[in-house]
Amino acid sequence: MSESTPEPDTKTRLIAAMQHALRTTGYHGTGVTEILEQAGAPKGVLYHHFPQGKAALAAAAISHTAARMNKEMLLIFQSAAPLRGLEALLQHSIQSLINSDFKAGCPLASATLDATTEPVLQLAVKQGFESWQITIADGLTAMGLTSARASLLASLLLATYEGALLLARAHQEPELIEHTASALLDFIRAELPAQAR
Amino acid sequence: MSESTPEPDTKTRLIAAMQHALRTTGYHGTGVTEILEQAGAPKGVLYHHFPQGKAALAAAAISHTAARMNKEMLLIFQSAAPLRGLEALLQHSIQSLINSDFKAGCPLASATLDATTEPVLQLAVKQGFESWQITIADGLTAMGLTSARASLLASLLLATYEGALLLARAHQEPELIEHTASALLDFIRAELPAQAR
DNA sequence: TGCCAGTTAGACCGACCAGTCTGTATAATC
DNA sequence: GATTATACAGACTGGTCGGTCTAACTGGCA
Repeated sequence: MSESTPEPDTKTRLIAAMQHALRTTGYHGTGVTEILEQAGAPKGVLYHHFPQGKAALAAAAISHTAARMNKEMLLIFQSAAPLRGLEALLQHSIQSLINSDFKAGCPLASATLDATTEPVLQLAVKQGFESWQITIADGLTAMGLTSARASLLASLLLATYEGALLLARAHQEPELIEHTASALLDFIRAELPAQAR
Repeated sequence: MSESTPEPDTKTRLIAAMQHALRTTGYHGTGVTEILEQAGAPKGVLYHHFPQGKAALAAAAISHTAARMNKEMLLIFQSAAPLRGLEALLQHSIQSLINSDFKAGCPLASATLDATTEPVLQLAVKQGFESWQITIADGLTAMGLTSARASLLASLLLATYEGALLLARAHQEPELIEHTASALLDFIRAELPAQAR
């Protein structure tokens, strides 16, 4: 039979398994053996594709996640109602948190706090957050805010997003968090020129 | 001679060492041996004071931190200008982050993402965050907001605080974050009755 | 002085960690 | 068919992990 969903290659499966690990049990909380089991790969494969080992795989996983998220946001800001798009994106993140039984959050946040001794990882996280911040700031600028104000509100949005996901995870109770983020978007909406809201 | 700063007892030193570990390298990122070295205690002591081991010590460390922070906030809301007090508290947190060379963040946030497999710890974190949220919400209510709105803004403040600390750590650059949190406080200030601002 | 609970002390243990090593299968090039 | 580069495979290693165990020390009390 023809494969409807072709099996992703080993490297991709490794990255996916590491993404899942970072989102759930964290960098130090997950052993490479566990990741290899989930990817269905033996040990040698990891060090073939990532000679620098666990840290390099984790950095790749983070860069992938960051890039995917960034692409989604770029699309959102090209749409007619970007703020609604952002709200939907947040809802989506929270929904995936709920679906995972409050186990899977943001891999960048996790790596920030968990893999502090791995410079390669910290760099990947930093670049990821920066790309998000720039995308949001550019988007808000295009909607009519000054670039300084847009940059500030982009950081505020990002901080609230990450903090809200973190609190939702700790509380295992998403509703308050959804309202929280919406409240922030309301604040921002009030600053926009009427036609951009 | 009389001791000007009496040496804290072993249990206290253990808790302090674990607090530091959680703030810097995280739960799984720090071995018990390392913590014991920092506390200047041999291994048996840990399992004497905390028969449940590492997780129980971490839970105690989190509860201590949460209680101390909560007490500070209660004082702030008894003062004349609570919002300024909160701003100062945030500045203080960021300053301690800077002083630690961006290595020491919030132990509750760290434990939320890092120690997901330890129910005792997750409970301690949840209770800590809840106590903070209630303290802030009660404070804002006393300043003239409806309790529903106060509760929402308290969650928003908390989320932004945690997210801002996280981003500051990732970026290793605090200024934008300080402005960020101030911007949120401005939003909240605008909702308060004039005499409470 | 003898006793005893509370505490300190660190040698020790099996499990697991990330990473290395040697070897095999596959696929492209000549 | 021979050669070579790429990818897969897993046994193995030294070190570290959290935790256990037994022994020694300490101060209060009789």
